[in-house]
Amino acid sequence: MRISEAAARSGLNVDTIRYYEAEGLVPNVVRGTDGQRRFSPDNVDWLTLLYWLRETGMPMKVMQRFAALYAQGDATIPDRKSILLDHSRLLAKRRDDLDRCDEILARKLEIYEEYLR
Amino acid sequence: MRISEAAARSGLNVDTIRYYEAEGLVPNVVRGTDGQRRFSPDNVDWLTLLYWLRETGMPMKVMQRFAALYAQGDATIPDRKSILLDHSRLLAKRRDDLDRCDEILARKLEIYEEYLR
DNA sequence: TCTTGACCTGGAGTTACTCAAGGCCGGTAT
DNA sequence: ATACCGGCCTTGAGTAACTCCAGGTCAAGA
Repeated sequence: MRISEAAARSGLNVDTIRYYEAEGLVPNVVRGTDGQRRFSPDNVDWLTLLYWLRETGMPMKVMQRFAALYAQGDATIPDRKSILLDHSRLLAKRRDDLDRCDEILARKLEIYEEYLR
Repeated sequence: MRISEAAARSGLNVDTIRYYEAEGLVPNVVRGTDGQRRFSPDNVDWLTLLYWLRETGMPMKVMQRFAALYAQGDATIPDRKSILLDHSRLLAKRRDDLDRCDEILARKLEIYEEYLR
């Protein structure tokens, strides 16, 4: 499929996809005879993963490392696994942050209510 | 108190505090006779709020608006309230994102386990 | 044939910091 | 008294991760 469809499916925008590819975050993107990128379903799965990793705060350098490991084949699965596990721990920390922030917002809003009464 | 202590208490780093002040995000920061910033406990509370808003993804423009409203007095409390309520909804969305990402990671990790077996 | 739409590259612009250079000032050690 | 030191100051450059734009190519439809 073309880049616009890959963008629509993955959640990333077209510029970001091109940027990610240039930075080595997207392996195995082929070109048609017209020089345009063609995305396989696997490409789209990969982009979708990148979308969610980004959305939850993984830095590009880590994604870069992850993509490089992927390119080296199955022998790197333990390393990739530990990257994802690390990220999973980060998600837990983010959830705590959201809870903390919720508390603070609740306190502020309560104070506002008092003023408004 | 001095800027380094305000940084330690709020979670923001000193450069960020100076930057935020220059951008109008921090009202009522006074200077001592030596020209250095002096932070009151209220200043620190404000910075702490900014820290958590930033940490949970509020864009600077919104914080700017929030600070400007604050500077205009109690009449703007309803507006400020709605900014915080909007942000609270964003927190809920972020929590959903974290859950989605967790699922995706779990699936990937499961696949890795199969390879490793 | 002419135009339209989706794609391409290269480069500039944006956001939100973060770091570094160079300088001032108040307090301590000699 | 003076030399030094840490912490502060401003200004400006650098960075991350996009995002947008200009100018150009190409295939397909009217």
